[in-house]
Amino acid sequence: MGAQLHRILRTAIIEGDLVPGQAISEIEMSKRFSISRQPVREAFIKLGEERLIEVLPQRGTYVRKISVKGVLDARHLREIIEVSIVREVALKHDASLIKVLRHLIVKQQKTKPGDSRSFLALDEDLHRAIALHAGREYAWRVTEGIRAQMDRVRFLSFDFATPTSQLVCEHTALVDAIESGDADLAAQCMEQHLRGILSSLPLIAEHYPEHFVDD
Amino acid sequence: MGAQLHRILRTAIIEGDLVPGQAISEIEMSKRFSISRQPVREAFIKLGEERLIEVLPQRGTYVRKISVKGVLDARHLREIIEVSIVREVALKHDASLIKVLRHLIVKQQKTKPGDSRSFLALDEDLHRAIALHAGREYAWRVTEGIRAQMDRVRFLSFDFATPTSQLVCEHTALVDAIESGDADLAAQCMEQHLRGILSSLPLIAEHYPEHFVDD
DNA sequence: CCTTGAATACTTGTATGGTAGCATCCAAAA
DNA sequence: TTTTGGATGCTACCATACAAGTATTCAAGG
Repeated sequence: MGAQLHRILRTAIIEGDLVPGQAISEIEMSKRFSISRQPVREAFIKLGEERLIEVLPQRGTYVRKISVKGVLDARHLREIIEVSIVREVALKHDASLIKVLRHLIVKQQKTKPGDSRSFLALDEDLHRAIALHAGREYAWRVTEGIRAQMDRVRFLSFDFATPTSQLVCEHTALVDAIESGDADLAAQCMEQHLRGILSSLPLIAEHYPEHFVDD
Repeated sequence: MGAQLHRILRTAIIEGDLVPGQAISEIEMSKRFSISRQPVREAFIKLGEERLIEVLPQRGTYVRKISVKGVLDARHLREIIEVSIVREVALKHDASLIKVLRHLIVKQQKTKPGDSRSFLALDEDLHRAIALHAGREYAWRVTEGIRAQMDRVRFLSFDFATPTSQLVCEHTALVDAIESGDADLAAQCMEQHLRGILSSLPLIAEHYPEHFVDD
């Protein structure tokens, strides 16, 4: 129950169904899902660890507002990790991985223009496939919280952000670089790709000021 | 209460007072600390997230055995992050940081041979000072779980591990490199330093087989 | 002697009652 | 008009009781 609710609330926050700053009490959630307060409380603890909500003792629990600095820090760290990983992968010359990645890109091309959830899932699939192929499950697990912070912005910014066709191009270039075995080029592709994802962050923060905390 | 107990148990596990594989029930801990099961339970959740314990529903809770592969993965990721950070710091040429770091090294030299806790704390102080000076608080926070995994081995291996005098030398070389502004050299120093820390891991795993899980 | 099965003693998970602390509102006094 | 004090309602937090599931034990039967 608690774990289940944790996943539900987590995606609800990331996808923006629970807006930043919104108050969410244990009682409210326990009523909404017809369970007791205890599982709710335990879900809140996990969400607090992930910095998706903020629990203020005896005062209330709130969906955390997005921090521009925090998101940029997260992106920076993700860049460090995934660039390092893609360097390893480029040197392995594994044809089976290339095949999987190209298949994912095809599926990305097939997604309908409005279906952002599907595209983001396929985007994550591609990055995960690379990481796991490098044997970096541990690193991938660590990036979970990082991706959560970034995804909050991405779900908020589909109308402003880079069109998916552009992202597909970047993925293609990335896979090409991996296939060619050029680690430097692959690293450069990954770097540009990850930086471009949040290119619209300033606009978003300006357009939804109430969703962000200024720091 | 719950947060307090979490810190207590966390250090107890890292320092080896709670041995890997040991069963620790909610009731046992609630009696030992004279509190109810609920705060204990919430502390367990956090420890489970950090992979320091494993909660098996309706079966029991156990201190996680150390995974050699897991520790090496953690070290690898820490290397990626801290090497990147020390590169930034080396390019900043900040005299005040150098002063702080040298002061920490002096304090490290003054620690008594047997006082491993104090030395490890000062070791962490130095690494944290570098990270925070680079403005990488986010990255430092992410490495908390990583350091926990590594520290479990370090606390287990004081008799076998690299002598502290050697570590002090490595720290000195690292700070020298930072002061000289040579990012490549600083990165190399950090890399060697972090790899050396766990040089005795194979011996430890062989000497305490019951503390480790074979993977 | 070996196998099987039920009773028992554990475990974690959930539900609920009560407590302490904070914020708000509103009236009374300066 | 402004300030202050207290009552009220809210919150997260802790304690306790109950439920559900697992592992063990031990005795009965083949």
